[in-house]
Amino acid sequence: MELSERKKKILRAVVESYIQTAEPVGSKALAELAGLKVSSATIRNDLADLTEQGYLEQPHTSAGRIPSPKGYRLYVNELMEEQRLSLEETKQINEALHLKMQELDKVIGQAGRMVSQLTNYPAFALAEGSRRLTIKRFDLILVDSASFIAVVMTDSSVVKNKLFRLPADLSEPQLQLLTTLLNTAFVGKTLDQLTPELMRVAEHAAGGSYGLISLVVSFAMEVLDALENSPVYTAGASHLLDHPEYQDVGKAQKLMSYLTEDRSLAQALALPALEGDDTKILIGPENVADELKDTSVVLASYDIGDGMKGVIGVVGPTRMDYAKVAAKLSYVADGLSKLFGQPELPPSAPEKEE
Amino acid sequence: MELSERKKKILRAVVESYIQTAEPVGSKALAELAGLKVSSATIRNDLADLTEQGYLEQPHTSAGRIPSPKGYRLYVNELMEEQRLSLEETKQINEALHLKMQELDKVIGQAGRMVSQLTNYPAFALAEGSRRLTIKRFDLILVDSASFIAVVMTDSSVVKNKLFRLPADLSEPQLQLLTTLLNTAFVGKTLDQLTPELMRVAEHAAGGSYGLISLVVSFAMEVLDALENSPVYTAGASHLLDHPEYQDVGKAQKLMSYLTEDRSLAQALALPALEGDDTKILIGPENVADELKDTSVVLASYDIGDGMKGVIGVVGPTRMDYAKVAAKLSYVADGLSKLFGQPELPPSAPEKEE
DNA sequence: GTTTAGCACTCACGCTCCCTGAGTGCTAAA
DNA sequence: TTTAGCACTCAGGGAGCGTGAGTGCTAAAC
Repeated sequence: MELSERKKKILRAVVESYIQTAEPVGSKALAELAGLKVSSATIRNDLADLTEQGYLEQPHTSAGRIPSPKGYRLYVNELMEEQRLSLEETKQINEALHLKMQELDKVIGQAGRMVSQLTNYPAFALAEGSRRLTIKRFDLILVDSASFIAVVMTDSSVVKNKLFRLPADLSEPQLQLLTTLLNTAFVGKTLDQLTPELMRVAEHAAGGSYGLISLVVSFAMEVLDALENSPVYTAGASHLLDHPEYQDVGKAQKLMSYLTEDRSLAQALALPALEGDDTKILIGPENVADELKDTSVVLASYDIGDGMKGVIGVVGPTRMDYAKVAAKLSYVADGLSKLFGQPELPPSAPEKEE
Repeated sequence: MELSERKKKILRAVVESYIQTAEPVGSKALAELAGLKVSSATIRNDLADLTEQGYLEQPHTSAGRIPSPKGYRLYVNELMEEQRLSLEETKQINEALHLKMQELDKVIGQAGRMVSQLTNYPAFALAEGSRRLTIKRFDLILVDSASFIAVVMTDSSVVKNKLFRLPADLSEPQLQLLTTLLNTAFVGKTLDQLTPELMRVAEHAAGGSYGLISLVVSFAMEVLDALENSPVYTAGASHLLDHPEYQDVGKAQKLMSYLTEDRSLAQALALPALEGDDTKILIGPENVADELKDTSVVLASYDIGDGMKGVIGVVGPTRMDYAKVAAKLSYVADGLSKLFGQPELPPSAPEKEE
């Protein structure tokens, strides 16, 4: 059954007032607040209906109403107005987006911290590849006769390196040979194609070179593994305590440790975002994880390029300023997409063309 | 004035009981608890003396005594017995110490997380170089005609790389030239010796190569800067809420945001450790930062090698199990020192000598 | 001089009781 | 269908009170 216009107006007013004050809203307050020209008694009747239909809840008989998850859902779907960010807000975000382009994981972590700061809620960030990665090329750099640097580059254009120190001597030609071998045998293989047998064969071809092949390939595997299973970064957990719903230390404690410790589980919470494209809002019981049953999550995803997607999100009480948070989040996500889209030649030093 | 044996025993009993229970300790409880063969009345007299001398405090007239910072200090200096870790505990730590050798900053962050988990207090970790770093060598790897990888290695043997994409063509000989130039002009220079003039000169020598020199050197400077001013990693802030002294959300909130946000200030808190060698304990007002006035900090430092030192520490209420925490911390620090001391050939793959 | 027993005193904590006021649901009139 | 009126409910806050742990002091015992 479709709600009447007035009831929608009332529901919306309840939600917005409750978001602001965290106090149950009464009929009298609503009569004055919303542009309704009816008396509090009328509103009371409507409130009773809305409560019966499950959109509102009553903490106790003699208190006002608060929105139920169902109420929030309706609000988010139909009643909420897209929040436009103020000039100041966009400026603030734009400034924050001027992050130094560093290694991918650092940037992701920074994005999380930024979002947390912008919204005053705990935030998390993660990246996920939609496909299996492979190594595109290997390079070995001789440092001195007892050490060399291995540089590997994935097909997603991430480059990682590691310094190896050896117990024995090493020469340039040897290294050349190894490089060639690596580049023939191990390029273009996904993580589980890099089998021990493959290594043994290559090792054999290399002759007696102290298992260097395995050493470098193990490193490459670590790199692939780290990229494919990159962790979830969380930031600003302490912001939880800003909000009255977490004055109860026990509650705060539970949620907080879920957010900061349980990294593997935290991943579950972002999966929904990887399907759709734009901003997603998950309200209370809509979350799969039990720990988030009275918590809401707002998610936005962005494009990293090379088949990778990033997700940033914010966690907070169901009484959350969805409009504002969603607006900020999607603005940030857009910004990040653009950032990753542009070529690597950084804006920091293009003016060197004298 | 030196305290009598009995008074010391009493003080110690008060501290240890309070550390366990977080409840003020009364004379009767003490009479039974400590191996003192005197009555509660006698103890009351001693307690009164200890209170007068500032070692103990009384929350209110009809409550027992709790240790003052001065009392904790005496306890830590003279009365505390070195805690020996149980077999299980050392085993647990040893297992945790098997961290994958990754990039330095990752390892440091992990160490912090580990310590927090071991002690159930928030922990932080940082690294600090005692000297100015320089770049030891540059390598450029041509990927294709429009991109190359720059690899820089510092004199502390840290290697970093970055992929550059270019708007224009590039050839192997060009790159060779650039490499030589970089290795002659910019090696061995500290951050502030890498002046714009130096770059301009080198740029000139390189001819028209799109400011590539500056690009790479800027990257090198970023690397040096990041290493010299590496951030403070904090972990497990939510553990604060485990302890009754932070049931007051306001307090917890304050300290927590100090720990997690205010990274620059958090550095101040670790400086003391960089002077001495072994474990350091800072009790309440001994801390410089105002936010830590009723908080204690336990610090341990370890050797990273190449002139770098690491510090790990733990933050908690003054009622902290100093003996245990200090023992764990110094055990971990020792472990880390050893870990960094050993050659890079990792223990993970030495068995490849078929 | 030190230790002990005894005793009066203090005061946080938890309990109940009570009042207040916001907010409700219902009824009857407009 | 809306409104005014009214009785009812109930959380929250304050006052008052009893309890008990713990104290300081005094006077006797060692």
